Amino acid sequence: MAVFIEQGFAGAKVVDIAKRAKSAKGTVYLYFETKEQLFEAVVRQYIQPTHVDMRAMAKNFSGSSSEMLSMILHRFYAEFVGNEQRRSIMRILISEGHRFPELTEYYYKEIISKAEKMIKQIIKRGIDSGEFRESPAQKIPTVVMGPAVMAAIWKMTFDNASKLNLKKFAEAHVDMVLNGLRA
Amino acid sequence: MAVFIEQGFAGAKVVDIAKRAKSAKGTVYLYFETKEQLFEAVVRQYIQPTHVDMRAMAKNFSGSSSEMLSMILHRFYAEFVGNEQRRSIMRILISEGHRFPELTEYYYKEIISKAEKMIKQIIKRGIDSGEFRESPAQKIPTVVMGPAVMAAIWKMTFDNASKLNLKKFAEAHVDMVLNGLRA
Amino acid sequence: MAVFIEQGFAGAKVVDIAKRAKSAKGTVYLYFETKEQLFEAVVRQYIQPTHVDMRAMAKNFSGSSSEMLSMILHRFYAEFVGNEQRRSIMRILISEGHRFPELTEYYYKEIISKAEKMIKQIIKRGIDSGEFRESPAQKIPTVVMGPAVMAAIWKMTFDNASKLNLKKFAEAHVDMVLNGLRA
Amino acid sequence: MAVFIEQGFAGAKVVDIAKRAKSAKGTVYLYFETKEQLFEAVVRQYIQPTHVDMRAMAKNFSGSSSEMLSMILHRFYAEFVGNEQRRSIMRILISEGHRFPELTEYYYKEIISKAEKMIKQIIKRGIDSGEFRESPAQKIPTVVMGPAVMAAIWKMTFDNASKLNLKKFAEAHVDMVLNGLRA
DNA sequence: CATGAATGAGTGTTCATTCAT
DNA sequence: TATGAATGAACACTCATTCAT
Repeated sequence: MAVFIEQGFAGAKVVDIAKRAKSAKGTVYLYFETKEQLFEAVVRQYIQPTHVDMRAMAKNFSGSSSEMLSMILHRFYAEFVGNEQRRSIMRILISEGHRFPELTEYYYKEIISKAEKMIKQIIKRGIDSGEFRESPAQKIPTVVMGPAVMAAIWKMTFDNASKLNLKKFAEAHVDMVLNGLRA
Repeated sequence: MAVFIEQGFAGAKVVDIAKRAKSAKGTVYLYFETKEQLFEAVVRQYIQPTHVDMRAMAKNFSGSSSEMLSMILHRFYAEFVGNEQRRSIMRILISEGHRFPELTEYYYKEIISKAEKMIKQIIKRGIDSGEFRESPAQKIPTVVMGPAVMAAIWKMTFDNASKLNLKKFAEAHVDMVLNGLRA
Repeated sequence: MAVFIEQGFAGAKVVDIAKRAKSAKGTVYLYFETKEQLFEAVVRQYIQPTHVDMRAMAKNFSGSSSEMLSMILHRFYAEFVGNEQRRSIMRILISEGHRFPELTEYYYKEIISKAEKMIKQIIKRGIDSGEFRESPAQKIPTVVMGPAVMAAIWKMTFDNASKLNLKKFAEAHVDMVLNGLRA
Repeated sequence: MAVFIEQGFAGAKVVDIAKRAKSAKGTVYLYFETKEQLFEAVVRQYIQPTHVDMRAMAKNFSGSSSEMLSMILHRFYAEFVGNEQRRSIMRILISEGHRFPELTEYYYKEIISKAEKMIKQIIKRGIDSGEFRESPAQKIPTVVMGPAVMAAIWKMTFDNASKLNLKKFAEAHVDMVLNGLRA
């Protein structure tokens, strides 16, 4: 994965991948028929672990919905946006997604759709408790995540041009979202 | 550009680029020394036209700041997020930015930093008129744009997995942002 | 010619040749059908002027045959071995002769065979006058020139490795040849 | 080597070299990084074996110095001038020496300088025994070799125009040199 | 006559993939 | 099961040659 992240799919050489895995070029082909399949398998493996944490934490929360949403978002920043490896997977999906549609579908199903559901539930919980107003965001929870996703991309792409302070960004994001949803 | 967008930098063949331009391989090398330079030149050219429109429209606006921000955002969706070519440039920068750092710097300077300034000014205008509250978003205007950027990426990456309705998304975005900033 | 000498036939670019001639690439093709023909013509032109001087001087000499041979050889060193351009033509013939057999034939006919005849005549003159002994060199006059030709090649090839002092070399050569032929 | 000799450095195609070696294009690049390096390695390999024979024979000679010089020169004709491969290496060095200066230096050090030393020693031996006179050739032994080198070049370059009889040439050469050095 | 933009055949080099060991 | 030498398709880039201006 490290090699794919650094070099992209086309730029990654099978020999280098093999070396990084402390084995020989030929050995790779015992386990994967082509570089494409290797890529798919490797990326898939790195996608799986992601969602589990986020889901677990969504249960059994007893505070207000604002607190819950705030917490979820901060967690997302800490574990996803702030994690270079996970950001990199996103970049790889953006870059190579065209060639590997099943991969993006998988990522959507395993990660994004679950995050969407979670946000949706929290918003619903907030509306039910009178804490949040009715808003189009209920149906399109992705808007709520938007700035975080943008931050992840920013870190990988424009950070050289203009450093993004993740802590302050997260605070501004949460501030805006909570005020935006508040009843 | 079309070829680079479809195939990425590594995947794009110089012959194909030449054919698309209705000329021969060798002709490309009359104008660009290497594929890298061709790429830079082509991408740079596609970046330039973008910002002008957005900036012009920021002047001479007489309505409320909410209306102004709403309009700006909707414009952004119409002209940027909804425009496949411009989205594609973003994807290319995300994918190949590593290799071409001057390109992302250029993009930041020409496009993003200007958008940031514009948003900042509108928020300030709103605060000055008592329409918007003081909020961390003043200093980090990018959060305001976040969902739109995410939508652009979504369109290129996850639209197959789950179609994003740009109109409704934009509405949800504007709704949340305006409520989030309101005094 | 300069370009062919510096770069060899394959390495010489037609554009560069044209530039050196202060004209444009296309112009070359008004006068020569191919690079090969250009090469032949150019080399041929540089061959012609050479022999005339040497021949003229062979006539009307009134000294001893030793003096005459000595003079001829020193002339050869001065005008041929010591002249970078003429040396270079030799190198080019050695390098590219395979490809251009008519060229080497021409060179042989115009330059070498005449030099051979001249040497032969001097040796005969010396034998007739009792100055030189009968020797196989009469029939193979080229042995007499040998060291000079070698010096020419040395200058172009091994001079970096070990500088050859042309004056002393010529003296040693003449000394050996005159003693070798003396009756 | 065969391909380089036939086509020169620029004209030799890596594919052809590979084919001649009964392997595939790519295989060449397992052992040599570039065509240049391949060339250097190949030529170097062909240079090495040469000098050993000549040197060995220089020891333990009991005849006169004339006989010794005669023998050495005839050997040189038999093993060097008469050997197409060794001649070819010389031609290649003359042709491509410019590009590969280390190669000509190597050739000088391994072959020529050793031949020079040998000739010098024989001349000294002859002078010491009163067989040879003092002459500038002592300091510039290369003049003694000159005709042989010329013959080698002739064979490769002008033999089509005028066949050179190596046996007679060698005899004329030895005859002239021995008489030229004799006391 | 002169030009130089356009062409595309040709070549060095890379790298995914195979396979004998 | 693991290796890495061998392969050759593929591609960036060059340059002799053409031809419209």
